[in-house]
Amino acid sequence: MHNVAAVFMDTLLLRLQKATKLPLEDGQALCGLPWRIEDYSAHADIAGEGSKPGRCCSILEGFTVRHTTLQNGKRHIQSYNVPGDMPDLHSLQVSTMDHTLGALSDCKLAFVAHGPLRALCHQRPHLADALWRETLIDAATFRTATTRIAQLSAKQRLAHLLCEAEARLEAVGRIQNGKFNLPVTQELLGEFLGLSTVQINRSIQELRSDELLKISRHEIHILDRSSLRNLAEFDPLYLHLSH
Amino acid sequence: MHNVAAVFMDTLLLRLQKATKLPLEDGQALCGLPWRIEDYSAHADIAGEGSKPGRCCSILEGFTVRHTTLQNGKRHIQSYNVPGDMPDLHSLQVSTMDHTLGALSDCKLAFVAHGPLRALCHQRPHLADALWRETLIDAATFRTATTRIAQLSAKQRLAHLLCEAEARLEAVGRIQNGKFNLPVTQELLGEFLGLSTVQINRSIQELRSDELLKISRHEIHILDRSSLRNLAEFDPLYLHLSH
DNA sequence: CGAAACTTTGAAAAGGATCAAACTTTGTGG
DNA sequence: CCACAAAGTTTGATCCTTTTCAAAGTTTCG
Repeated sequence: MHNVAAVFMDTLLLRLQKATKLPLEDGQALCGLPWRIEDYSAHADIAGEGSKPGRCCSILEGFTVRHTTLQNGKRHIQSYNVPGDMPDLHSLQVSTMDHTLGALSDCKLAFVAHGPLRALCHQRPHLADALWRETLIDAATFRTATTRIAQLSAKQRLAHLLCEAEARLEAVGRIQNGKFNLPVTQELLGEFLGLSTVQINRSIQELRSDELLKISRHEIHILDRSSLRNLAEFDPLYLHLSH
Repeated sequence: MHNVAAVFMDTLLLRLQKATKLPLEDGQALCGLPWRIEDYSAHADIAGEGSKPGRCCSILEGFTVRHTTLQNGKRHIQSYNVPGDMPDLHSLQVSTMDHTLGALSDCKLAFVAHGPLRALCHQRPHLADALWRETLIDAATFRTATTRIAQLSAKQRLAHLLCEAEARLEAVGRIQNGKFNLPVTQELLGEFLGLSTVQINRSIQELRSDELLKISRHEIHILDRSSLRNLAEFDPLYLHLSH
């Protein structure tokens, strides 16, 4: 299982080395940990609310979501993660899950136990810094999500989300000719943005008729990025994609 | 300036040692850093959006807020911090501020330069873990804020915020007989919860007439905590107040 | 091919925003 | 210590965005 390193190079290491200037040896040491690759099917739970996982994962392929369910049965999706992310890295320091981590699409995940990862972080402070930084960028994304939901109109919220997804996927080489895959239904977008499915649908139609983007089942094609970003008041600073 | 330690014991160290089981020596080493105490007046900026601060702070007394301003001039408050918090600890790993940190009330803050703090974290991995954990709890608070805004009614949002404030202030000994001080105007609550001032006012009145709480200018008295928590669907798990 | 999942449409209802004005509290200078 | 201006709260009326409900299309996939 130790030769996972080659797969990582395309995703996690790409990010850590580009954005965080992680020394090569630290990256190699991280890859040298006993990772274990597992496949999860879409909609499967990876770590449930209230559980205390003993390991955390990095996404090799696919998307994950964090969500909670309210008393009225409605689900809120708090965030999503893309290849190269470590969506439950926080469990290294905060033992109990306060939300559920699930697979949005079919996923290929690489798991490592907390013990060896923590030991390596203690041994290599620059690796700890890089991973800490990753969790802080996640945090900045949550903060921005509060502003998105609190202050933007339905159409703007959707546009903002799509601008963010494009920027995050571009950073991990998942954009081809301005198109990218996002395995979401309109219901799911609603659960993420705090909007009804109907309103998502109407917002999509507006963005389409504005000729800002094309959306066909799971494929998104942004036609006019700068207008879309302008509409959404999207500024990628909070993603801290460059150091 | 080095004898700040005694003041810290009541706030930051209380939290780090209780919640994170931080070894005593690590706490002492943290206190031994060259902290510098500064007073900020209400509404003053501590670190502006786009800046690259070279230090970070711990709140000794008072409250801070993080906020951004939208194109229409509306301000969104993304989060607030209470005594014992380190509201810009993230700047240790993410250099550019993607929001503005400001003083909500008059504040007494203790600053330490990034250099010595980072060096100490590298030297004492358990301290790094404890501080990393603090930033992750902040992150959990942001995540929960997205759910609060996306899924709860105006009245519920306000109730949820007040439940959270009570729990956070209780953890740092700022509750007396169920009462606590929160230096907020109704306009500010609106900026935080994504609601108009009018709606905040009406929600307060509902909570008052339900006899769930009393609010008089800056003092909040929760009369029926369990009913309030129930109304708001508030579960303090995400604050991770105990390990 | 057919069932299930998802998208689209229309109409009505609700929650909250906005606008405008009156009222109350707070803090400051005389 | 009072007066007064500024800041903050409260109220009422109207408007608007989004939700809800219901049903008809459309796509996907076994």
